[in-house]
Amino acid sequence: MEFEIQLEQADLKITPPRLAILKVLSRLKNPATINEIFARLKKTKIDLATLYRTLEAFEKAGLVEQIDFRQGCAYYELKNPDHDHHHLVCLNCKKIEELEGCGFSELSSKILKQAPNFANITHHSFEFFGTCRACLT
Amino acid sequence: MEFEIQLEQADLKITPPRLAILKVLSRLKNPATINEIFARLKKTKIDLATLYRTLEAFEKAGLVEQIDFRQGCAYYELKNPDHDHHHLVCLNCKKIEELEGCGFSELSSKILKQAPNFANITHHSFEFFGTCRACLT
DNA sequence: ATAGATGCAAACTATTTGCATCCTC
DNA sequence: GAGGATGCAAATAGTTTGCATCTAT
Repeated sequence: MEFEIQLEQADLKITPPRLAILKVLSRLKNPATINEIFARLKKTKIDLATLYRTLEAFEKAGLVEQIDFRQGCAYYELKNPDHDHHHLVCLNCKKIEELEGCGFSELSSKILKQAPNFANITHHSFEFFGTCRACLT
Repeated sequence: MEFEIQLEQADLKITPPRLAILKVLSRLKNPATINEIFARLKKTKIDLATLYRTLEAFEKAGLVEQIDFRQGCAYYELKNPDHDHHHLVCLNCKKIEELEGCGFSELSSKILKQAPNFANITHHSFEFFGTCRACLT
Protein backbone atom coordinates (compact mmCIF):
# COMPACT_ATOMS: atom_id res chain seq x y z
CA MET A 1 0.00 0.00 0.00
CA GLU A 2 1.08 3.51 -0.77
CA PHE A 3 0.63 4.89 2.74
CA GLU A 4 2.74 2.16 4.29
CA ILE A 5 5.54 2.99 1.90
CA GLN A 6 5.32 6.69 2.66
CA LEU A 7 5.62 6.00 6.38
CA GLU A 8 8.44 3.57 5.94
CA GLN A 9 10.41 6.00 3.81
CA ALA A 10 9.89 8.66 6.44
CA ASP A 11 11.22 6.36 9.16
CA LEU A 12 7.90 6.36 10.92
CA LYS A 13 6.31 3.24 12.33
CA ILE A 14 3.28 1.97 10.52
CA THR A 15 0.37 2.24 12.92
CA PRO A 16 -3.41 2.28 12.47
CA PRO A 17 -3.79 5.93 13.58
CA ARG A 18 -1.16 7.08 11.13
CA LEU A 19 -2.68 5.17 8.28
CA ALA A 20 -6.10 6.55 9.08
CA ILE A 21 -4.77 10.10 9.24
CA LEU A 22 -2.91 9.75 5.96
CA LYS A 23 -6.07 8.45 4.37
CA VAL A 24 -8.10 11.40 5.55
CA LEU A 25 -5.43 13.83 4.42
CA SER A 26 -5.25 12.24 1.00
CA ARG A 27 -8.96 12.82 0.49
CA LEU A 28 -8.95 16.50 1.37
CA LYS A 29 -9.70 18.90 -1.43
CA ASN A 30 -8.30 21.80 0.55
CA PRO A 31 -6.14 22.32 3.61
CA ALA A 32 -8.09 21.42 6.74
CA THR A 33 -7.93 22.30 10.42
CA ILE A 34 -7.17 19.83 13.16
CA ASN A 35 -10.84 19.80 14.06
CA GLU A 36 -11.94 19.10 10.53
CA ILE A 37 -9.47 16.27 10.28
CA PHE A 38 -10.52 15.02 13.69
CA ALA A 39 -14.15 15.03 12.62
CA ARG A 40 -13.39 12.92 9.58
CA LEU A 41 -11.65 10.43 11.81
CA LYS A 42 -14.64 9.89 14.04
CA LYS A 43 -15.06 6.31 12.92
CA THR A 44 -11.43 5.60 13.71
CA LYS A 45 -11.34 6.85 17.27
CA ILE A 46 -8.04 8.70 17.70
CA ASP A 47 -7.06 11.00 20.49
CA LEU A 48 -6.64 14.69 19.68
CA ALA A 49 -3.18 14.63 21.22
CA THR A 50 -2.21 11.81 18.91
CA LEU A 51 -3.50 13.78 15.98
CA TYR A 52 -1.41 16.79 16.95
CA ARG A 53 1.66 14.65 17.51
CA THR A 54 1.17 12.75 14.29
CA LEU A 55 0.75 15.84 12.17
CA GLU A 56 3.83 17.32 13.77
CA ALA A 57 5.78 14.17 12.96
CA PHE A 58 4.44 14.21 9.41
CA GLU A 59 5.48 17.79 9.03
CA LYS A 60 8.99 17.12 10.25
CA ALA A 61 9.18 14.21 7.86
CA GLY A 62 8.09 16.43 4.99
CA LEU A 63 4.87 14.54 4.37
CA VAL A 64 2.59 17.34 5.45
CA GLU A 65 2.52 21.09 5.13
CA GLN A 66 1.21 23.33 7.86
CA ILE A 67 -0.40 26.53 6.67
CA ASP A 68 -1.55 29.65 8.45
CA PHE A 69 -4.81 31.16 7.23
CA ARG A 70 -5.18 33.73 10.01
CA GLN A 71 -8.01 31.82 11.58
CA GLY A 72 -6.32 31.26 14.90
CA CYS A 73 -5.59 27.63 14.17
CA ALA A 74 -3.32 25.71 11.86
CA TYR A 75 -4.36 24.14 8.58
CA TYR A 76 -2.76 21.03 7.17
CA GLU A 77 -2.47 19.41 3.79
CA LEU A 78 -0.44 16.63 2.23
CA LYS A 79 2.73 17.92 0.68
CA ASN A 80 3.20 17.22 -2.95
CA PRO A 81 6.70 18.15 -4.10
CA ASP A 82 5.56 18.31 -7.71
CA HIS A 83 2.69 20.63 -7.05
CA ASP A 84 3.85 24.05 -5.93
CA HIS A 85 0.73 26.01 -5.10
CA HIS A 86 -0.72 28.60 -2.75
CA HIS A 87 -4.09 29.82 -1.63
CA LEU A 88 -6.55 32.62 -1.73
CA VAL A 89 -8.85 32.70 1.28
CA CYS A 90 -12.09 34.59 1.78
CA LEU A 91 -11.77 36.28 5.15
CA ASN A 92 -15.54 36.22 5.46
CA CYS A 93 -16.68 32.70 4.55
CA LYS A 94 -13.26 31.00 4.69
CA LYS A 95 -13.62 29.67 1.17
CA ILE A 96 -10.23 28.48 -0.08
CA GLU A 97 -9.16 28.74 -3.68
CA GLU A 98 -5.96 27.24 -4.97
CA LEU A 99 -3.44 29.36 -6.85
CA GLU A 100 -0.65 28.19 -9.05
CA GLY A 101 2.83 28.12 -7.59
CA CYS A 102 5.33 30.86 -6.98
CA GLY A 103 8.38 29.14 -8.44
CA PHE A 104 9.79 28.54 -5.02
CA SER A 105 13.21 27.18 -5.87
CA GLU A 106 14.26 30.15 -8.00
CA LEU A 107 12.64 32.55 -5.55
CA SER A 108 14.48 30.89 -2.73
CA SER A 109 17.92 31.26 -4.27
CA LYS A 110 17.15 34.84 -5.18
CA ILE A 111 16.26 35.55 -1.58
CA LEU A 112 19.32 33.84 -0.21
CA LYS A 113 21.45 36.14 -2.33
CA GLN A 114 19.66 39.07 -0.75
CA ALA A 115 20.25 37.68 2.74
CA PRO A 116 23.86 36.70 3.27
CA ASN A 117 23.27 35.87 6.93
CA PHE A 118 21.05 32.96 6.06
CA ALA A 119 22.20 29.51 5.11
CA ASN A 120 18.98 28.06 3.74
CA ILE A 121 15.27 28.49 3.31
CA THR A 122 13.14 25.55 4.35
CA HIS A 123 9.61 26.93 4.49
CA HIS A 124 7.63 29.82 3.21
CA SER A 125 4.17 31.24 3.46
CA PHE A 126 2.59 32.74 0.43
CA GLU A 127 -1.12 33.17 0.97
CA PHE A 128 -3.64 35.77 -0.09
CA PHE A 129 -6.72 36.99 1.69
CA GLY A 130 -9.68 38.90 0.45
CA THR A 131 -13.39 38.78 -0.18
CA CYS A 132 -15.08 36.38 -2.53
CA ARG A 133 -17.87 37.58 -4.78
CA ALA A 134 -20.49 35.61 -2.88
CA CYS A 135 -19.61 37.51 0.29
CA LEU A 136 -19.53 40.92 -1.33
CA THR A 137 -23.28 41.41 -0.84
CA MET B 1 2.04 65.49 17.14
CA GLU B 2 2.18 62.84 14.48
CA PHE B 3 0.55 60.07 16.52
CA GLU B 4 -2.44 62.21 17.37
CA ILE B 5 -2.98 62.91 13.70
CA GLN B 6 -2.74 59.26 12.80
CA LEU B 7 -5.36 58.38 15.39
CA GLU B 8 -7.61 61.19 14.35
CA GLN B 9 -7.45 60.22 10.70
CA ALA B 10 -8.30 56.66 11.67
CA ASP B 11 -11.35 57.82 13.62
CA LEU B 12 -9.91 56.57 16.85
CA LYS B 13 -10.04 58.50 20.07
CA ILE B 14 -6.76 59.89 21.29
CA THR B 15 -5.97 58.20 24.58
CA PRO B 16 -2.78 57.74 26.58
CA PRO B 17 -2.62 53.96 26.03
CA ARG B 18 -2.98 54.36 22.29
CA LEU B 19 -0.30 57.01 22.12
CA ALA B 20 2.04 54.88 24.19
CA ILE B 21 1.45 51.86 22.00
CA LEU B 22 2.00 53.83 18.82
CA LYS B 23 5.23 55.15 20.27
CA VAL B 24 6.51 51.68 21.08
CA LEU B 25 5.51 50.41 17.65
CA SER B 26 7.25 53.29 15.94
CA ARG B 27 10.51 52.38 17.64
CA LEU B 28 10.52 48.71 16.68
CA LYS B 29 13.20 47.61 14.28
CA ASN B 30 11.32 44.41 13.55
CA PRO B 31 7.83 43.02 14.03
CA ALA B 32 7.24 42.21 17.69
CA THR B 33 4.96 39.93 19.65
CA ILE B 34 2.31 41.14 22.04
CA ASN B 35 4.55 40.20 24.92
CA GLU B 36 7.50 42.11 23.55
CA ILE B 37 5.34 45.16 23.03
CA PHE B 38 3.84 44.69 26.48
CA ALA B 39 7.31 44.53 28.00
CA ARG B 40 8.28 47.81 26.39
CA LEU B 41 5.19 49.40 27.84
CA LYS B 42 6.04 48.48 31.40
CA LYS B 43 6.53 52.10 32.41
CA THR B 44 3.14 52.98 30.98
CA LYS B 45 1.04 50.39 32.76
CA ILE B 46 -1.48 49.10 30.24
CA ASP B 47 -3.64 46.03 30.53
CA LEU B 48 -2.93 43.14 28.17
CA ALA B 49 -6.56 43.10 27.10
CA THR B 50 -6.28 46.74 26.14
CA LEU B 51 -3.17 45.97 24.15
CA TYR B 52 -4.94 43.22 22.25
CA ARG B 53 -7.96 45.40 21.62
CA THR B 54 -5.87 48.35 20.58
CA LEU B 55 -3.76 46.39 18.14
CA GLU B 56 -6.91 44.91 16.68
CA ALA B 57 -8.36 48.36 16.25
CA PHE B 58 -5.13 49.60 14.71
CA GLU B 59 -5.14 46.69 12.30
CA LYS B 60 -8.71 47.36 11.23
CA ALA B 61 -7.80 50.99 10.74
CA GLY B 62 -4.85 50.02 8.58
CA LEU B 63 -2.27 51.45 10.95
CA VAL B 64 -0.77 48.12 11.89
CA GLU B 65 0.06 44.88 10.16
CA GLN B 66 -0.30 41.53 11.85
CA ILE B 67 2.16 38.90 10.73
CA ASP B 68 2.41 35.19 11.33
CA PHE B 69 5.89 33.83 11.92
CA ARG B 70 4.85 30.31 12.94
CA GLN B 71 5.74 30.92 16.54
CA GLY B 72 2.27 30.33 17.91
CA CYS B 73 1.61 34.00 18.47
CA ALA B 74 1.05 37.03 16.34
CA TYR B 75 3.65 39.62 15.46
CA TYR B 76 2.83 43.25 14.82
CA GLU B 77 4.45 46.15 13.07
CA LEU B 78 3.45 49.60 11.94
CA LYS B 79 2.17 49.60 8.42
CA ASN B 80 3.97 51.80 5.98
CA PRO B 81 2.13 51.99 2.66
CA ASP B 82 5.27 53.14 0.90
CA HIS B 83 7.44 50.34 2.15
CA ASP B 84 6.39 46.99 0.75
CA HIS B 85 8.57 44.39 2.44
CA HIS B 86 8.60 40.88 3.83
CA HIS B 87 10.68 38.79 6.17
CA LEU B 88 13.06 35.93 6.47
CA VAL B 89 12.94 34.26 9.87
CA CYS B 90 15.41 31.84 11.41
CA LEU B 91 13.33 28.99 12.76
CA ASN B 92 15.99 28.32 15.34
CA CYS B 93 16.92 31.65 16.91
CA LYS B 94 13.95 33.68 15.58
CA LYS B 95 16.19 36.28 14.02
CA ILE B 96 14.21 38.38 11.58
CA GLU B 97 15.67 39.81 8.42
CA GLU B 98 13.81 42.19 6.17
CA LEU B 99 13.37 41.46 2.48
CA GLU B 100 12.43 43.85 -0.23
CA GLY B 101 8.83 43.86 -1.40
CA CYS B 102 6.95 41.55 -3.67
CA GLY B 103 5.27 44.16 -5.83
CA PHE B 104 1.96 43.50 -4.21
CA SER B 105 -0.35 45.59 -6.33
CA GLU B 106 0.65 43.99 -9.64
CA LEU B 107 0.73 40.58 -8.01
CA SER B 108 -2.70 41.17 -6.61
CA SER B 109 -4.30 42.01 -9.92
CA LYS B 110 -2.59 39.06 -11.54
CA ILE B 111 -4.04 36.78 -8.89
CA LEU B 112 -7.51 38.24 -9.20
CA LYS B 113 -7.46 37.37 -12.88
CA GLN B 114 -6.63 33.81 -11.93
CA ALA B 115 -9.47 33.70 -9.40
CA PRO B 116 -12.72 34.92 -10.92
CA ASN B 117 -14.66 34.07 -7.77
CA PHE B 118 -12.87 36.68 -5.76
CA ALA B 119 -13.70 40.36 -5.67
CA ASN B 120 -10.62 41.73 -3.97
CA ILE B 121 -7.44 40.94 -2.11
CA THR B 122 -6.92 42.82 1.11
CA HIS B 123 -4.09 40.98 2.84
CA HIS B 124 -1.31 38.63 2.04
CA SER B 125 1.38 36.71 3.78
CA PHE B 126 4.74 36.37 2.15
CA GLU B 127 7.29 35.18 4.64
CA PHE B 128 10.27 32.90 4.43
CA PHE B 129 11.72 30.58 7.03
CA GLY B 130 15.06 28.91 7.25
CA THR B 131 18.28 28.70 9.19
CA CYS B 132 20.68 31.55 9.69
CA ARG B 133 24.40 30.96 9.44
CA ALA B 134 24.92 31.55 13.15
CA CYS B 135 22.54 28.67 13.91
CA LEU B 136 24.03 26.29 11.39
CA THR B 137 26.61 25.07 13.93
C1' DA C 1 13.26 -6.62 23.95
C1' DT C 2 13.10 -1.95 23.09
C1' DA C 3 12.16 2.31 21.31
C1' DG C 4 8.67 4.63 20.00
C1' DA C 5 3.35 5.40 19.67
C1' DT C 6 -1.04 6.00 21.98
C1' DG C 7 -4.74 7.50 25.21
C1' DC C 8 -6.11 10.03 28.96
C1' DA C 9 -5.93 13.81 31.96
C1' DA C 10 -3.99 17.86 33.20
C1' DA C 11 -1.41 21.95 32.10
C1' DC C 12 -0.19 25.92 29.36
C1' DT C 13 -0.41 29.89 26.35
C1' DA C 14 -2.36 33.07 23.56
C1' DT C 15 -6.34 35.44 23.05
C1' DT C 16 -11.16 36.97 24.02
C1' DT C 17 -15.09 38.51 26.66
C1' DG C 18 -18.25 40.60 30.39
C1' DC C 19 -18.81 44.23 33.03
C1' DA C 20 -18.25 48.25 35.87
C1' DT C 21 -15.80 52.48 35.65
C1' DC C 22 -13.50 56.15 33.34
C1' DC C 23 -12.36 59.48 29.76
C1' DT C 24 -12.60 61.80 25.19
C1' DC C 25 -15.16 64.45 22.27
C1' DG D 1 -23.79 63.69 28.30
C1' DA D 2 -22.95 59.76 25.48
C1' DG D 3 -20.41 56.44 23.43
C1' DG D 4 -16.38 54.48 23.20
C1' DA D 5 -11.99 53.02 25.91
C1' DT D 6 -9.90 50.85 29.88
C1' DG D 7 -8.82 47.62 33.70
C1' DC D 8 -9.73 43.63 36.04
C1' DA D 9 -11.18 39.04 36.33
C1' DA D 10 -12.81 35.14 34.30
C1' DA D 11 -13.51 32.33 30.34
C1' DT D 12 -12.22 30.17 25.95
C1' DA D 13 -9.66 27.82 22.34
C1' DG D 14 -5.87 25.76 20.50
C1' DT D 15 -2.14 23.20 21.56
C1' DT D 16 1.27 20.73 24.50
C1' DT D 17 2.93 17.65 28.08
C1' DG D 18 3.44 13.80 31.68
C1' DC D 19 2.87 9.38 32.34
C1' DA D 20 1.39 4.67 32.22
C1' DT D 21 0.31 1.32 28.81
C1' DC D 22 0.56 -0.72 24.47
C1' DT D 23 2.61 -2.02 19.84
C1' DA D 24 5.69 -2.30 15.81
C1' DT D 25 9.99 -3.83 14.58
